[in-house]
This record gives sequence, C-alpha cells and structure tokens, in this order.
Amino acid sequence: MNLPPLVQSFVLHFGEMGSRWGINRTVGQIYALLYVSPQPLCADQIVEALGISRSNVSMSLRELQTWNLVLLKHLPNDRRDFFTTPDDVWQILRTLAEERKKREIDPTLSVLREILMQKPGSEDERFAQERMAEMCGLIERLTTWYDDVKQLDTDRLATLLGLGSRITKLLEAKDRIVSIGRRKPKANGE
Amino acid sequence: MNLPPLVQSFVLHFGEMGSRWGINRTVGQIYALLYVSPQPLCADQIVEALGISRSNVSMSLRELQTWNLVLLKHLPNDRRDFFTTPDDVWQILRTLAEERKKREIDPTLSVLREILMQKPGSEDERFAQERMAEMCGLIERLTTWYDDVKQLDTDRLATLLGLGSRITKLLEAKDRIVSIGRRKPKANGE
DNA sequence: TAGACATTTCAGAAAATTCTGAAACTCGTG
DNA sequence: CACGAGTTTCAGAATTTTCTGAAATGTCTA
Repeated sequence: MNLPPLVQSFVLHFGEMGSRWGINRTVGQIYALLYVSPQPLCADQIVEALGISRSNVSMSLRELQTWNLVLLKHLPNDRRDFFTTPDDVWQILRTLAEERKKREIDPTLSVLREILMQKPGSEDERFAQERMAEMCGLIERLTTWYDDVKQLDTDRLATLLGLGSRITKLLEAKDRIVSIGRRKPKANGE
Repeated sequence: MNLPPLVQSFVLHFGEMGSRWGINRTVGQIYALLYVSPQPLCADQIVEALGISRSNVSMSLRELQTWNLVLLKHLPNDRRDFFTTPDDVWQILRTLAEERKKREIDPTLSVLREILMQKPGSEDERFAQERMAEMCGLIERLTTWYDDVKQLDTDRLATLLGLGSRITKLLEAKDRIVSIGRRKPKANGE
C-alpha cells in the first residue's frame, strides 16, 4: 500500500472497522479510498493503491454495488469501469440507512410477524409471543418513523436534527395553544 | 436444541442474524432465549436449551454483559448466576443504541478528528481532508442529535416518533407564528 | 483446609470467511 | 472470427473467528 499518510490512516481505519460494520476489510478499504479520491478510480488503480489481488477488488466492488454505495463512471474511449462515491454525504447517509434497514431489520420484522401469526401451544409460548409482540411493536414504530422522516428533503432534515430535543418545547407550546384554542377559539396567547 | 417451536424459530433467527448485527451466532441465540424466557436462566439451562458447550455459554454471557444487554439475578440459597434481559423494550433500545454508537461510531469520529488536525502534505491530501471534514461534520450532527434525544423520557420519545415528519408541519406553523409575532407583537393568529 | 459446586480460561480443533491465481467469459475491433 | 483489453468466476489456500474440553480458579460450607 502506497498512499499519502493521511489517506492511508483513513483507509486502514475503515478496513479495521469493516467487521463491526458488517462489511469486510477490503470492502471497507476500497470504499474509504474511493470516498477521498478526487477522481474516480478503476480496478487496477485500486489494486495498486491497496496492494490486493485483482479478483478481490472485483468482488469487493460488486459488494459495494449491491449496497448502492458506489457509482460507476465511464470515460470516453476507455472501456474500463471507473468508480466513485456520491458527493453528497447526506445522500450517502440515506443509502446506508436504507441498506442497513433492509439487511438488519426487515428480515427480523418478517420473522416476528410470521411467528406472531401462529397459535401458541403452551403457556411458555404464549409468554414468548407476548415478548415478541413488544419487540415487533417497537420495531414497527421505529421503521414507520424512519419511512416518514426519510421523505424529508435535506434542509428540513438538517433543521430537525439541529433542534434535537428542543423539539419537545415546541410540542408543549403546541399543546398549550391547542388547549387554549379549545377553551376560547381564536383567543390570543396565555 | 429442544425448545417450543415458536421459541426455536426466534432463537435460530437471532443466531443467523448475529453476524449482520456484529455479534456471533451463539451470543444472538442466548440473547433471544433470555429475551423470551418467563424466568431468568442459569448457564446450564442455556447449555441444555441450545445444545452448546458450557464454556461457549460462559464466554457468550460475558460478551452480553459487556454490551449491558443482560441482567444478573440471584436466587436465595443458590450460588448459581441467573440471567435475564430488561423487561422494557425501550430500555433495551437505548442500551443497544448506546453500545453500537460506542463500538461503531466513536472510534471513527476520533480517527477523523485526529486526521483533521494534521497538515495536508499535498493537494490530494487537502482534498481528502475536505471530504473527511464533511463526513466528520455529518457524524457530529447525528451524534449531537442522538445525545440530545436520548435524554428524553420514553413518553416524549414515543410522541416524537409518532409524529414523524408531521413535525415539520409544526415547525412551519411555528415559523409563521414567530414571524407574525415580529410584525405585530401579541397579535392573535392568521 | 478439604470438598462440593460453580465459573472462567485457554490451547487447539472446527468452521466460516476472506483472498488469490488461473481460467473463463464479454465485447468491441481489425 | 481471432484478438486484445477488460471483467468475473471459482476452487482451493490463507486467515480469522468460533467453539470445545480439560484444567484452573473461585468461593462457600463443614
């Protein structure tokens, strides 16, 4: 591996974190490299930069494509594939969230729903189903919220993030306004 | 493995998902089993239920303890350790979020900050740093929001989730009120 | 302090994952 | 259609992770 030191630290870190993120070392390194590269890179440049086999690069790029985390570019008069990541980090975040949900949440949700359809054959099964129903309910709440929030454009999303829990102040204010409204429609505040 | 069918499906699913969630099969299975068990279980009961070695159970329980995902209980006149999961799924969610952040986000944030302190030695490094700064900025926004929101009590959190993106309607309403307020202080709405 | 009971540790076996090189395949071009 | 530039596939090697049994450790009781 022969990269500028700052880039190398970043690439190696992504490689190490890979396993915690559910991707492997090479996939992590390639993603990191593409993310910080000023230009799209082709497979051989990645081989060169990371010192890994051509076939490994090919398989890892395929993996990144199934995650929708890389973009394929072509240069005129060049048959090679060049790869980049999207410029917009918010877009990357959305993709990541979507793909992780698909892989880490959705399968569990469907297993839970399926189990909850069945009739418990014993008291222990009845209890287990109750617990699974709680889990299922929570996951449904979270995914409903997610499906809703992901529709927001980035500006609104950023605003919402920036507000954080101060949003509850606003909710309380709303509750006051609404309850006043109910008492004396169209009255002014307090 | 000798479990009621519904419990078995759940346990096996958690085992399979383990690798996607950054834990291993056994850890996943044990967690699932404890989650749906009406009573706390001791290590030997887990060995019995899952058909795995005593030492594997011991190591996996230790792993679950480092995640703060299990509770240790003791019965009177019994030296054995009994394990359960917390009853409250919201509490479980909080723990999970906290531990995943600690393992999956925090290390990257500190690497990014460290790299961003250094002086770029080339144009490519300057560009890479700029990209890393974008990533760092986004992660900081997200973690700030998270640190803020996790303080909320469960009721408020649930309310907020339930609102989803309708929250933006509220924000727009607030903006209108505030701007009206600026034009004519203490006036009533629209 | 011996013994019964329980848990932990750890070296190596077993299993799973990752990585490689060689061969196969694709596709535009002469 | 044969060639060359490029990509993909895949069997097996290398590596990493997980799991086990045996031994060590801990701790309460008599």
